[in-house]
Order: sequence, then C-alpha cells, then structure tokens
Amino acid sequence: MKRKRNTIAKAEILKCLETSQTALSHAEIQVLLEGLCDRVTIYRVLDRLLEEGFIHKISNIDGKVKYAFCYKCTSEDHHHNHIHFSCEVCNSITCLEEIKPSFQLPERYKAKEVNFTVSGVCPNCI
Amino acid sequence: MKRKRNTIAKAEILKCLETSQTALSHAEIQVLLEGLCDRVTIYRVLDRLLEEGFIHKISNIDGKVKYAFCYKCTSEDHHHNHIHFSCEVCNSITCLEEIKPSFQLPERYKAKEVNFTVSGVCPNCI
DNA sequence: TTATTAATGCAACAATGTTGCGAATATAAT
DNA sequence: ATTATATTCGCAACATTGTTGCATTAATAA
Repeated sequence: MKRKRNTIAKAEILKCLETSQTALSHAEIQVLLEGLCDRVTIYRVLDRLLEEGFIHKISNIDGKVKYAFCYKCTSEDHHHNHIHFSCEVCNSITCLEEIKPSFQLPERYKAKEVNFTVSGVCPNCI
Repeated sequence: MKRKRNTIAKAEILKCLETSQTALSHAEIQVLLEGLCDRVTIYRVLDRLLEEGFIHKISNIDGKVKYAFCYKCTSEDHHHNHIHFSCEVCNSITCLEEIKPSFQLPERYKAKEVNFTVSGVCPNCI
C-alpha cells in the first residue's frame, strides 16, 4: 500500500477548498495558488484528496467539474448524498449539506455514488 | 424569432438518441453517424435539440456529458427530475424515468433544472 | 545522515468544446 | 418552378480540460 505524504501543494490546495464558501474548479484553484505548483500537480493532488476522502467531486449540468471540502465525513463514513446548488448567474456551486433527497432504486441496481445538482438562482443573485 | 429547420443531420442525430437504450455522448453519436456530418455540426444540432426540448442533457460524476431522448416531455412540460443511472462497468447511462427523488430546497433558492445521477453497477453487469 | 519512493515539473499529447466565416441548403414568397 | 433569405453546414483555428512518461526533487523512515 502506498504511503501518502503531506506536501506544500497538497496542504495549500486543501486550504483553498476548506476556506471556500463554494466548490472550486481546477482552474479556479490554479488561480488561487498563483503559480505555487504546476497544473498537472493540481490534478494529481485533487485525485489524492479524493482517494483519501478529504474532498468530494461534483459535476455540474454543463459538465464542469468542481471540488468541495468534506465537512461531515469521516474516512469510513462518507455522505455526499446532499444536493449541490449551481447558480446560473454567479456560476457558484454550493453544498446544501442538509438537503438530502430520498429515492428508491429499482431492484438489481447497485448504487455506490450519487451526484445531485440543482441549478437555478441562488439567494445572493435573486 | 429564429425559425428552425429540419435537416438530415438533425433527423439522424435525433434518431440515434431515440433508438438508443442509453444516453449517448457526443463522441458516441459521431461514431454512429459514420461521417454523415462534421463534429461541430453535431455540437450545434445537440444544442438546438436541447433548446427545442427534444432531448435532455446529463452530466455524469466524472464530468462526461451525455444526451438522452425525451420520451414524456411536451414542449411546455418538461420533467427531467428523474434519476440517471451510470454503470461503472459498462459506462452506460440509463434514464430511470419513474424514479423521482423528493427534496425541499431552502428558502430563496430558485430551482430551474435538476441533474440527478447515481452511479454503481447496473443489472446487466452484476 | 542516508535510503527509499512518493510527489513534482515539464513536455507532449488526447479529448472535448467553441468561434468566425464563406458556402450550401431548407423554407417561404413569388 | 424559381427566387429570395436566413438558417445550417464544413472547415480551420483555437480554447479548455484532462492524461501520461520520465527525469528530478523532496518527504518520510531507518
């Protein structure tokens, strides 16, 4: 098993996500880091943070992928079945941690991950 | 107001989506069309079909965008609030038209569109 | 302090999506 | 059937996003 290391890039990227009110794209993180590391490194760090369960991935209806800090997850217990709200006006994606849709899959479908995104206009932009 | 035209490309692309059991990506449609038209045209036709409400767009958790035929929508009444199931094994995305999650947004959030995707293993791949 | 190997930077590439513009063509009008 | 007109198309060029290989750097354990 690979032993993970704590590097400056990893710490900074995690800090970006932890302190952000909204989910961030790869491109947005790159701007925040101001050249601290290569863009390839950002991709690789994000993959590692996902694996380790520090962050989760959200894909918007337009196909844009964003990442958000996990506030309420432990390494064993992940719950990303909350709704993400995507604002058409300011393009922000916000985790609505409390809003969890209920649904019932048909027989024989085995669910592992969910991605619930609602788009529209957020309170700041109304 | 722009007046839409019915072209061969548009008809063929719609047929691809209508006859497919699963949602199709731009790349998959391009293969099916066997060079009938340019790839830019496919993008533009897909945009038009979306505008006209013949198809809907789905974005998977990995950020891959797919398109699916609208079976139960009229031009006024669209309901794409059903769940899309994405199979990790065969990479197919299927519309589960009957499965509609229920949820309640917080005050002041205005919802316009939803994108619900559940990934896991589909009945064919278990 | 040294050894090990994960992580990084760089270059090159692949996939996906967008834009401008002249040419082609579907539709409406004659 | 013919013409007018505006939509649609093809092509080229570009932008964005994501991936891979490999030599170098650096975090951790010994």
